[in-house]
Formats: sequence, structure tokens, C-alpha cells
Amino acid sequence: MTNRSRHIKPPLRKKREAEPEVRRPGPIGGVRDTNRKEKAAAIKDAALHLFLERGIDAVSVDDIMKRAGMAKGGFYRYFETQTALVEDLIEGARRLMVEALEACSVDLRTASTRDAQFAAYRKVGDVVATLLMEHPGEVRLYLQECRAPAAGPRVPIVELSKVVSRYAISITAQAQAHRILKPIPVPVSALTVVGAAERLLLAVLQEEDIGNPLEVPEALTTLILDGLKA
Amino acid sequence: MTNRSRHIKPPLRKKREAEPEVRRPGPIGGVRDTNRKEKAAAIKDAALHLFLERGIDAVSVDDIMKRAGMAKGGFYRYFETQTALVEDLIEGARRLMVEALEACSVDLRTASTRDAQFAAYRKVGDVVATLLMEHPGEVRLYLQECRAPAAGPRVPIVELSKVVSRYAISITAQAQAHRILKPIPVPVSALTVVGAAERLLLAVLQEEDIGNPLEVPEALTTLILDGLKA
DNA sequence: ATGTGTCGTGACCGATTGGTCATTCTTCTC
DNA sequence: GAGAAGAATGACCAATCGGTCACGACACAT
Repeated sequence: MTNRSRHIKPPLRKKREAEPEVRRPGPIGGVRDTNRKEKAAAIKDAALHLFLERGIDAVSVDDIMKRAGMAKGGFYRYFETQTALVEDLIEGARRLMVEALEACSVDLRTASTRDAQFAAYRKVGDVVATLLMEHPGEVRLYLQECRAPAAGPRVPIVELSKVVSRYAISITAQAQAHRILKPIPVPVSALTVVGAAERLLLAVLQEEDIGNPLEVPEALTTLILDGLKA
Repeated sequence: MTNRSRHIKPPLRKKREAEPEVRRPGPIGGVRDTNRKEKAAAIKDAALHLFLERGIDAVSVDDIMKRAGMAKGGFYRYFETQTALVEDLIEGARRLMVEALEACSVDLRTASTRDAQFAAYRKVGDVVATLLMEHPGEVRLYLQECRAPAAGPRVPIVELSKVVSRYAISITAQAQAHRILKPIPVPVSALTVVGAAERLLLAVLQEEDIGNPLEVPEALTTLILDGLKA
């Protein structure tokens, strides 16, 4: 087992401790409970910053815990593995995004008027804007890591990206059925939007010089409408 | 010095050997020379496959040399570091791409007719198609790794992506000056195209179900023209 | 054929890894 | 306040890392 791929293969020995969320010790508002939440947040915060600075693969458990001001051994009281940490990290943003895409898909299925159809699209855009404001780090982590091979701690990120692509394709297919969009091959139409949107998000989050970030959604909408609209 | 970041910091001891290309042993067509080229190619081939399977960060020198059927120590007779290997790996594709972008930029500067202007664009598209056919592995490696933080062996890839973005913005600015494109903020217009094109390339190279790959360039062109054209 | 220098090998080095565990410290329950 | 239980620590483990090096094998010039 190479050191580089240790996270890919299953651990040789079984874990002693697990499921930190399932059984909670002490009173719900007590010191224990409060500390636990604070420490877990500190670990996640430290991990996110290091992941963004160095890339997920280049960050060790020791690095994370040092930045969080704790000893290495404590990590495993909060997370079973690094993969579980990443899952936890992106869970909030993931749920928001998936729910928005699912809602759009459902709305689009029943929308009969043009207005209702465009409203379904707009809601996704609103959620993306919300994500950008409330989870910028998580979104940037997603954009940085989502294309690399799914191995080790990156697995949940790559899987999310596959879900997003699938929804984009499904939604595009429905939009074409409604004749909102040009009859371009559906995956091409869908992935064009995904690719363009993700690249622009990355530019905003990495503070590339992109002009006024607030103009970006409008410009993108114009491009998509003129380029894809039937 | 953490193990994870060992490639970032300068080596403690100085290298004994270097510049494998500068001084070549023996006759140019001799056994030595032939072997050297074959082995170097074998190393690069093994490295590329492993990089694509696991991601650059998850591949060790030992992994590469084992796959190439050689002993670890031999690696450093061919490449100073893993970073040099990656530079060498993408050099061919990089040169093609940069030269095409530079040529487009120059052509666009002097193009007076619409036809000449579109021809300048088309040449870049042709080179991308060539890259796709002749260097599919290298292109895929670029797409997989270009967004992660620039550290260690990934540095040359990330730098190439910055060059590409800069050229895209510069070319877009010229096109807007020619009034070929809508007066959308230049970086937005440029990165939209880059993002869309890269995502579609990735889909083709990863064999996502995208329909007939030959239709992709045409569809993308249609989208860009309708979406961006003035 | 002989000497010269390169090539390839695999043991070796110090550092670091994910993960474990006995021990100590802190909070909880009573 | 005392005993029980969870939480935190840091030494520890085997494996692996990038990189080096002495040495035997091989290609070259003569």
C-alpha cells in the first residue's frame, strides 16, 4: 500500500470509535455539547482553509489539527476519515444546490407558461448567488477539486459534480421539450452552461479581475438566452 | 517540512546530476541515445497514465518507475524533479496552444474584413481539435489539474491555464474593438467561452455520453456566435 | 582489447503519513 | 465531593515518501 493512495484502500484494522453525531454525551446545552460543536467547527474551518491553499491531497490530518490548535489524535473523535470531513464540509452547500436543481426539474415539468418556465430557471440562479454569499469557501473548494479523479477525500466532491451535470442535462432536456432552447444536442447545451457558469464563479471567488461581480449574472443570462434560446 | 508539501520547498542538499538534455553521451544515433529516448518516453507514458488515474498529487516517483519497469533511482537521470517531468509532458501541447493563441491575437490585430477576423478564430479551433486528436492524455491532464492550487508538480499546468485565460481575454478585447462581439464585460465574455469549451472537451475526453463528439464544435460555435456575436 | 564514463539498480536516509492507544484532564451524574 | 465517562494528548507504529549513492553492467572511443 503506497503512502499516496492510503486513503483509497480500506483500513487494515477496524475503527474503535465512530458516529460522533449519533450518540451525544451530556446535556444538550451543556459545556460538553458546546465544546464539541465549537471544536468540530474549528476543525472544519481549518481544513477548508488548508484545502483551498494547498489542495485536498496535500493536506494531512496533522496539518488540520495543528491549525485548529488540537492534537492529531483528537481528529478521529470528530470524523471517521478525511473523506467524512469533506462530506460534512460540503453537505450544507450540496443540499441547497441539489434541492434547487430538483425543484427546478419538478417546476419545469408542470410549468405551462413561458413565465413559469423562466421562473424555474431563475430560482436556480438565486440559489447559486446565495451559495456564493454564504458558502464561498465550500463553493471554491468544489470548483477547484471537482474535476480531479475521484479518490480518497475528493470522492464526495466529484460525486456532487456528477449529480450537478446530470441535473443540468435533465433540465435542459425538459427545456428543449418546452421548446425554450435550441435543438442543440442536449448534453452539449447543458454542459456549456455548466462550464461557463463554473468558470465565471471561479473567477469571482479567486478574485480574478473580472470587473463588477454583480454584472456577471446578468451578462451570463444574456449570453445564455441569446445563445441557447430557441 | 511536511511530507505533503515536500515538493514545494527547495531541496536541502544540492543535486549531483542535472540537465539531461544539455550534454548528450555518445553518438547521436547510437545505442545510448536510442535507449535514452525510449526510456524517457516510457517514463512519461507511465506518468501520464498514473496522473490521469489518480491525480498528480497521488502519484509517487516510485509508482511511475515501477509502471515504467525501472528502478526508482533511475528517474533522476531523466528528470530533475516531478515538476520537470510534468513540464516536459505538457510542453508539446502547450507550445501548440500558445502559438495558436498568439497567432490569433496577431491576426486579429491586422484583420480588416469580417472573414479575416473569423478565420483568426477558426485557426484556434483547429488547433484545439488537433490537440484533442494528438495529445488527448495531456489535454485531459490539463483539464483535470488546472484549477487546483499551484503547488509542486502542478505548477506548469496552472501557469498554462493562466496564460490561456489571459490570451482569451486579450483576444476578446480585440474582437470587441472590431465590434464582432457584444459589449459584455470582456473578462466575462472571454471566460464564458473558455469555461464552456473546457467543460465540453472534458466531457469528450472522459467519454461522458455527449452524443456525437463531431457535432460538439459546431454546436459550440453556434452557441458562441448567437450568444456573443454583436 | 582496454580503459573511460554513463546507466540502472536497490539499499538506504531522514521525514512524514494515517491511524491507534495508554494516559491524563475535564465534565457529567449522583 | 466522589466516582463514572467522555475528551484530549502525544508517543508510537508500520508504511511510504523524495532523494542519494555505491556499485555492477554496459556502451563508447581508442
